[in-house]
Order: sequence, then C-alpha cells, then structure tokens
Amino acid sequence: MSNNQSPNTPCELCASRKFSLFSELSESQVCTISDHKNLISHRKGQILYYEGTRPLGIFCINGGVVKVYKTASNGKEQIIHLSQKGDFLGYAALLGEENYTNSAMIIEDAKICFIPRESFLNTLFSNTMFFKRITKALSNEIGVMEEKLTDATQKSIRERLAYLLLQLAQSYGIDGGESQRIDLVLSREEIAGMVGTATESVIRLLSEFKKDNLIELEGKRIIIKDKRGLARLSDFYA
Amino acid sequence: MSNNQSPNTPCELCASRKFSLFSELSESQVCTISDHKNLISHRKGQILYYEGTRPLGIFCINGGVVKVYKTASNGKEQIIHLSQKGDFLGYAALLGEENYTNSAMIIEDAKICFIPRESFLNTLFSNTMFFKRITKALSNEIGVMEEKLTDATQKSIRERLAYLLLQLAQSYGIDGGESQRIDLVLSREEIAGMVGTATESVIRLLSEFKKDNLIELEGKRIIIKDKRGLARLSDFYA
DNA sequence: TTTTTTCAATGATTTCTATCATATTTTTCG
DNA sequence: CGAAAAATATGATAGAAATCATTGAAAAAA
Repeated sequence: MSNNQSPNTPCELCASRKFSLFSELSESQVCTISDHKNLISHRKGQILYYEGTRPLGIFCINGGVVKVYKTASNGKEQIIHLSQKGDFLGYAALLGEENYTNSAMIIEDAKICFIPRESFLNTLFSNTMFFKRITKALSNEIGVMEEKLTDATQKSIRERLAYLLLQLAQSYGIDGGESQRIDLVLSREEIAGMVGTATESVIRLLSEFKKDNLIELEGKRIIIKDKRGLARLSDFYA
Repeated sequence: MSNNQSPNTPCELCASRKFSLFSELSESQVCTISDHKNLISHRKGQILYYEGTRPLGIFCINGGVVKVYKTASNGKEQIIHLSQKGDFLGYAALLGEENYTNSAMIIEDAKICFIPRESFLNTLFSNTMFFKRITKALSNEIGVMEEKLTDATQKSIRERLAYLLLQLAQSYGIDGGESQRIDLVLSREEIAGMVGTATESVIRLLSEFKKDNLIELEGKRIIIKDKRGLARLSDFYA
C-alpha cells in the first residue's frame, strides 16, 4: 500500500510548487501548510479517493499522473480529466461541502501530498489572494466542463478522439515539431473512458488514424505524426 | 429592446433575495449592492450576453427564465442549464477572469438585476461568508457538470429525455402528486438542446412516452403522468 | 380573415456506433 | 520459462439516432 516518504520535503522547497496554485502563497503561509502535510508515494492502480466519500483534505500532486473519473450506472468509467505535477485534487468537494463527486486513481506512479482540511481552509480563508486564485480555478473548470459537454453531445467519436490526441500531445508530448510521442501509458479502455465511447471504437479509430498516417502505434504508446490532419479531423467544418 | 423599470425595488426588499446567494449578506451590504444595481425587464428571445464577450458584472434573476447555452461548431445549441428566480448568472466568467464561456437568452419574460463588476467584487472580497457561499455554488456546479457529461456519454437519448422531464417537473411542475404539468414553454428544439440530440428524436420519443401513458401533450405543454415510469426509463437498470 | 411562416409530427433511409464473437498479441504470474 | 490471463485487434451484426423528406398544425403577419 502507500508508504510515507522519509525525507518529507517541505513545501517551500518543493519543485512543483511554482506550477501549482500554491505559487500565490507567501513563504510563511507555505510553511504552515508544509508543517501539516504528508507526502505519500502511490503506485499505479491505487485509489486516492472514492466518489461518495467525505473529503478530509486536499491532494497536491508532486509527480505522477492521476485520473479523475465517474463510474456510470452501466459500469463504464467516464474520465473527467487527468491531473499531474502541481495540480490540486479534491478541493471542489471540500469547498462545495459535499462528498466527492468523482473518484481518483493513480495511473502513473505518483508522489502526492495530503493537506488536511483545516490547514487548507485556514490558509485559504486568511489569504484573499490565494482564495481568489482557487476560485478562479474553479470558475475556469466550469467553462472547461461546458465545452466537454457540448463536444460530447455534438461531435462524433472520431472528432472527439482526434481532439483528445492533440490535447494529450499538448500535455504529455515529448519532442517538438510535427512528430510528437505521447509520454503516458493509457489503456485503450481508458482512452475510451476519456472520449466517452466503447473500447472497440477507440481501437478501430486508432487503426484508421494509423492507416491514414496521422499517428503511429508502438504498443500502448501513441506518436502523433500529423497534428494538422488531426486538427482538421477534430473540427466539424474543415 | 430592454427598458428600465421605474420603481427600482431595492435589493433589501426584493422578494427573490431569500432564494438567492444574497441571503448571506448583511442588511448594509445588500444596500451597497442595491445602490449600484439596475433592474431591467427583458422579453422572451432577448439575449443577456454572448459567449466570447467580456463580463462587466453579474445578473440576478428576479423573475422569468433564462437559458444558458453554448453554440456548437455545427450550429446546434447545447443548453447548459436553465436559470430562474434567485439565480445568479455570469459570476463564473467574472471570477474566472475570462470571457463568457456561454450565452444567455430569455425564454420567459424576465426581470433581471445587473450588478456591476466592481460592486459585486468589492462586496464579495469584503465578506468572507458571502465569498464562501459563492465558492460553494461554483464547486457544486462542477459536480453537476460532471454528472451531465457522464450521462451524455453513457446514457441513451431515451434515458436522458426521461430524466430531463423529471427534472423539469421538479423545477417547474405545478400541481403535486403523480400528475404534474410543466409550467414552462420550451420548443422541441430547445428540449433537444437540453438533452443533446436532434429535434426529431425528441418529437419521436415524446410521442412514444405519450403512447406509453407516461406523459400527456397539450401543444407545447407537457404533463407528467407517471413519474415512476419515467424514473424507471431514465435509469439503466430498472 | 387569409396568407405566410414557423413548428410539430411522422415516415424512409442512412450513418454511426455498440455489441457480440473470435483471433492474436502482450502481459502477468506460477 | 511456459501457462494463464488480460489487452488489443478485427470482423460481423444489430440497434440507435441523425438526416432527409413530406405532411399537417399552429402561430404570426399581412
């Protein structure tokens, strides 16, 4: 299971801090958080929290990748988004004063800090700048979800998959230029969960994209070969 | 077009205040807001704001109904949600420091107060209680959107329409008991926009529901006759 | 009122996607 | 390593829903 990290790097020295919402905090406030946090290593497959349970604090990702998802009534997973270094997890449930509306699972070995409810909220409510920053993040998230909903109802699976590949290249792509390898291992089933479709459909479409020289497949790895082409596919009129 | 309301009822006397997020505010703070607000009457079909434009303040609905929607690249509307008395509009864009991510149109004659950016934000940042309340609303909204996204990808049109009818009955239903009339005029096209489907599909399914004695149709009006039946239809396993 | 336009209803057809079935490859584990 | 399990791949088929086409009804305009 999870095991505590012996050298519990203080937040003020944390390399991922500058990428995170904590970048707003003063040195002393970071220390307050730091004193109460708890760095834990997680292995792929481990669950961070389950939908329906009560949030006891928030998570700050130091490294690794987490999928945030809902389980539909037919048993399939809808992946809401992926989170990586610097991202916060679970603050919406905390601030919404509700149980988790989704579940979170590690999909790439991760180091994640847990910050207990009270230290997070105290810092938040005593630092308007930080509070504003969090509120901004929540607001932006709503806009993103609106976009996803609209895409889900109005775009085809092909369009959505093409778009997802471009997004993954953006977030996890290595090498630049026209050819880009997505440095993240996702099963076809997980890709299906992100697009909101059946696994077979993803497999079929990836084969099609490969045949059309838009991507290359190396096992689970996907290499984007033609961003322009995918962009054209992902749009309705192009 | 829009015309100002002569007797500009102050917020402290506003009947819809107790339903709204303003219920947290002290008397004096409500007055500050009140001094700067502007009540405007809107007719069905009028636009409150357009996606992509800059928010200059927030809207507080005194009466009437507003649809909040996005226009997809295929020209179809995805309705995000309906707003009515007591609801706030546009604060996410303001707090997210971004342009509107959606558009808003009056679908039932409405009276709406406009509160300029500065008075809203000043009140917000000087009243932690109020700020918390708004943040809570934003957080809850995210959970709702996650649910909608999951439904959109994992449920059939029939299930989603049945569920929508139950929700509309909840929010706009008159009479209680098993038979309930939805007191809101929506075109078939708008219902399609809420479900995320084609207009013809909505028409066909409504006919089917009628044939199955789940609903009754009186022109545009829909009367829910069998909530239990609709609930069964709206779920995957039932 | 009559005319025109918009909206609702319904049928026919096509397209897309899910599901089922099976083979092949890859990974896991004894 | 080799067997078992899991994941990927591909084909066949069925079902759901979109699109196209037409008619009828209701609402708006002349």
